[in-house]
Amino acid sequence: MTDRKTTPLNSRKQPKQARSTELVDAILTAAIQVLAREGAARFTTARVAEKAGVSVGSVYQYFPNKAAILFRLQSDEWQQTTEMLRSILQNPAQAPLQRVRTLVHAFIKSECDEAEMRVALSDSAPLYRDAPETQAVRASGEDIVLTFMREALPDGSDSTRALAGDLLNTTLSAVGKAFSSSPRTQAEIVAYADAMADMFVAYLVRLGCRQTD
Amino acid sequence: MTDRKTTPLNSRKQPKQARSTELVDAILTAAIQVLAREGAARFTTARVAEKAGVSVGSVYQYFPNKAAILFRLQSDEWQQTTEMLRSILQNPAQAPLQRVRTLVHAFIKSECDEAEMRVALSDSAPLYRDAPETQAVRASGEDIVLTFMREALPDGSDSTRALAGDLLNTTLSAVGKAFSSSPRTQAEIVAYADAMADMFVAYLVRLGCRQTD
DNA sequence: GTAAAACGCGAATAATTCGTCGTATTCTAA
DNA sequence: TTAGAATACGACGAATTATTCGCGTTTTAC
Repeated sequence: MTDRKTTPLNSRKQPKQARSTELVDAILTAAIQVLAREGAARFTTARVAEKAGVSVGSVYQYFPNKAAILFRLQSDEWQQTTEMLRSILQNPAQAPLQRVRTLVHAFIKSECDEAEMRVALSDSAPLYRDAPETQAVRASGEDIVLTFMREALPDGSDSTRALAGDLLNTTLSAVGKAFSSSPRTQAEIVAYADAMADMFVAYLVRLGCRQTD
Repeated sequence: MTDRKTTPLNSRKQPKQARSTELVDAILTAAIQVLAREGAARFTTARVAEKAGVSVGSVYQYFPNKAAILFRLQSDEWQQTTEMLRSILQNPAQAPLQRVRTLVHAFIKSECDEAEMRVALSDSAPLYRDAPETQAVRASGEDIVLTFMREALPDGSDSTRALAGDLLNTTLSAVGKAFSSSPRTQAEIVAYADAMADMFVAYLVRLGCRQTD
């Protein structure tokens, strides 16, 4: 019901020469700027092309449609976030609960950086949300969290761990999104992240997480 | 930077005769249906008018623009949610922590009801988000939560209470939104709500909430 | 050097949309 | 009954936008 037309696939053709690679980079860079400065509603292929110093036709050689550009941007964001998740949650130098604290702070901070762009990107989510490619990227993050949960909750069942992990995942990203929408001072951000970390820690402890390493 | 034009005000003129009142009702009912069935992208004044069995011109007599219709819908939702918040959090028959559990379940359930409409409504948030009227409605919910926090955390400072309340508020609505986006079974919903309630309770207990009434 | 492939262009197209305005109809009050 | 206010209509103007297509240019491979 939500997706009207069979959304075309992910990308159109790959740049093979150096100049076309640069062109695609220029498009993506320009897309970020347009998104951040103009907002989702004014994000148009024409504007992106102009900002990139490129013609509209060229844009359509490497992206099948407007949504593909936005999906690409979101995809890149997700990849960075996933990498951050992994590096923090799998860091053996910290106790599990400390990793959670680190993660919350890092995540909230990253959401508040480039806030305008992130808001605009999630504003335009309806354009790519229903695409099948979208689902795939989500999954990898869940795996990482589940792995972490196995370490943090050695006594729980896998379903408990999955639920708790899903809850943390969802809460973190949902709150992060809500948080980037309304700008706050650095101090507020830290205080808020602390509170959220406290909440997660309290929950995990109650589920039987060992408190030291 | 986000709002380009000085967004026109809230409403245009009030219906004075019976037929115009019915007309406005028809518009709002139709708007809900269009939003739920067609999604935010296909929500147009023409479609709403057609569904309502009314002409476009009539729509514009009582709503200054498309955004105003959507704002009205969102406004009504918020009012209902606020009322639910109040009735649950101020219920003296339950212990505070139990009220939190009740609230989480009720809220998640209400978010999952009419999920399509809610998703579409938040998809169209960019159209009314920057309007000054939007801020006002938010505030009343925060007051209720803060009042509850004073009762639940008698030993905390007001800033601690405000922070915790804000965290609960944000988490609840953000997660609720994320949750209505991807449909789940009734059992999953209950399990998830339980987990979220557990998380809140664990956090509040750790902040010094008394556990019994 | 040259043919073919890759690249890049941007005017033109086709569709959609918001919101207005002049006119027609219905209601109210006296 | 009737004047005027309120209400309703829907065709239309103006603007915006996504995407295509034919053609000229540059690079690559041989």
